[in-house]
Amino acid sequence: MASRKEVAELAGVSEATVSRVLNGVGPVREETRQRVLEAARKLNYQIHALAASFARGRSGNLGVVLPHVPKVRLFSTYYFSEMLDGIGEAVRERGMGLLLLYRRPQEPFDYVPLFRSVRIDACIVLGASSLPEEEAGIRAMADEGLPFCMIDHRSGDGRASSVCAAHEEGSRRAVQHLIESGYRKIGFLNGSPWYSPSREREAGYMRALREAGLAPDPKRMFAGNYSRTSGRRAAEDVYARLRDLDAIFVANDRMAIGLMQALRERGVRVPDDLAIVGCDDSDAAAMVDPPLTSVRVPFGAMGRTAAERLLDRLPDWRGTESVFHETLATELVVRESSAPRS
Amino acid sequence: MASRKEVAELAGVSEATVSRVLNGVGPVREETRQRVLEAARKLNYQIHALAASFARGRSGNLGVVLPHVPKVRLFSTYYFSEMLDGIGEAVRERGMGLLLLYRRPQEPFDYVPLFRSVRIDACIVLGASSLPEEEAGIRAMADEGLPFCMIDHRSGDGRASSVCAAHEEGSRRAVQHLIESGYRKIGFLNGSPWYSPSREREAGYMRALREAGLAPDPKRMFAGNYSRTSGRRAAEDVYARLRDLDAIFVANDRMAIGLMQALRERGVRVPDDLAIVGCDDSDAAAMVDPPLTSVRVPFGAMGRTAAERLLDRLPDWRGTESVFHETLATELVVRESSAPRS
DNA sequence: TGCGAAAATGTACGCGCGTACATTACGTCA
DNA sequence: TGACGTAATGTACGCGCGTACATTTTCGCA
Repeated sequence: MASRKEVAELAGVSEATVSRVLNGVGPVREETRQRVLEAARKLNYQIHALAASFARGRSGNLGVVLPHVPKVRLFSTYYFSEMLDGIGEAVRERGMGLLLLYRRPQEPFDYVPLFRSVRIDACIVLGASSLPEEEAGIRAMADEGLPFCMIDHRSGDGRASSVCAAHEEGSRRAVQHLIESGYRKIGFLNGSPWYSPSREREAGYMRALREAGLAPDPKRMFAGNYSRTSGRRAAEDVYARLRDLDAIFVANDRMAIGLMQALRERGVRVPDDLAIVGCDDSDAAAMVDPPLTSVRVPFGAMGRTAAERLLDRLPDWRGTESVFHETLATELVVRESSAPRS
Repeated sequence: MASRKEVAELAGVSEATVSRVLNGVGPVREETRQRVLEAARKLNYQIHALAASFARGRSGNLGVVLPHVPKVRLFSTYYFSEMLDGIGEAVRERGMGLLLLYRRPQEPFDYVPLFRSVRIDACIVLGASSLPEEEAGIRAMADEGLPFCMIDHRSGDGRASSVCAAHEEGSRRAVQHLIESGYRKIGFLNGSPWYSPSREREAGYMRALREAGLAPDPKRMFAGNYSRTSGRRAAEDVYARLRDLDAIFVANDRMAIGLMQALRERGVRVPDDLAIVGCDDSDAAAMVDPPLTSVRVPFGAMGRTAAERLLDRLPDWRGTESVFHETLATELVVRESSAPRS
């Protein structure tokens, strides 16, 4: 491997000049620039990224922390893949690296050492909940004023930056859509309230009912944990209450699909006996029968936005002062599972 | 941030001893060890990972390169998520980092500079094809004897390590299962032949027919590109040939599901009019109606295996000599889409 | 032609660590 | 008690780069 010194010698300049040319800093005569580039090319010189990072004192990596759930699938792979895609684009455009870090959900996670050890320059947290164990790690980052951002989660700690989706509005639209389609006895199957989107969806559901002059009814509220299995389990309760229901809004597609399957096994027809609307518009929504009406969430754009905001502010990050919050719009995708009531 | 020097002073030892304790190398008196650890704890000392990597001349990162496909979804998110999970586990156990790198499919990709610039110590390539543009990058790595491994792809270049799945055997089993279930006119919808699993699945399909004394028939062979859309498109051809078919084996679940949907729209019943078996056993297979019989591929284990082999051999990697190949078993998961012929 | 400012380049050092090698402390056995 | 081998620790340096600062060159203008 050619060294910077060799390049300097071949080009007849000092190492500093080579460095300047390669980093595009400082004034350099065009002719010199060409000579250096030519020499570097000839020697097949590759900058030692590690040494460069070390000298700069920054790793050049954005850390992305996501929950690792071996068996139970509370999150769809779709969810994270889309966000990672968006983050990946933004990261690459800025010539940085994307360090993937897994954490165990519902357990404390030490984010701060990742910064102190200069493994990452900034951090994006995916799939976070409001559980105390998880919030603790977030708070620790906030205490240090470190550059990080949570996606799709509004932390109790206002010092945590976030990029979220308009779940409340999306849910309101979804339920409004059901009402406009002739449904009146609309239930709600929510996921764990430890996740902020759950609470927002419930608020949207409530608001839509209120706006339509419909009374919320505790008998129409069901609880799951975002897994398909929990949707199947909820089917039992839903089935028992079927005469109090003509539609149900479900907090994600996985549960909606599990619910739909289990209900079908009991002879319930969708949407004739019960209309269903899900959330996420994951690719599975279009695969099931009937295709599932769902609230689309721009996961990719959310990832991209979070990474962009974070990395663009990084050079002059001023701790808590630099905190940002952004909310991206959701969109209702209407399919057959919520066809107008006949 | 506390420095190594401060720790050394507080513990009353030299920096070298601190280093030895923290890295667990060389002989250190137990009492000294405790004093150093105590001092480090007291000062909240964090090793500067970047500096350590620099001094060692190794980044401590495993690069994982995967195709970035903005719109078209040739790969299911399931595919990569599972593999990343497995890789992530192995990487964490070894105290290394996982650097995620996106590449554009069907375009040349420069792997070698990632090594030369010491951004990564080893590399795993996901979703690779045999297209010349893609093979070129792989060959370049092999030429240098670099430590890398491809997952689920058998490269033309034997110097490329690989961890694959027994697709041929899995496919053979799938088709054999169809035959045992009473089907005789069995078609095959394959994905792009540029992917080695496609070729293996075709071989397995052929072998099962041959073993059962059935003649392959070009009229029963169909082509897609692994996307759900291509499955839908293939439905047209399949529908036209329906009287020559009573079952069809499809090279992945996405196409199988697209095909199933489009056929259903034309009034074809599964499995009564046409049985279907897919590949991958992605989570969607269990979500569709009827649930899809599919060949399970141990993506997670494949990721883990690749990372383990690679990282464990890394300390004394001897170029092409160290190349390895592994094939993990597949398993047929029978569901209703291939119920015995009535 | 001379001069001053800006442009261009060179010199020199530190970033924080791992580790080869030198040195010292310790324990054993004759 | 002295010599010797090994355990334990200290000293010193280099890894390859970015960059502050010193130095030289260039060029416009009087």
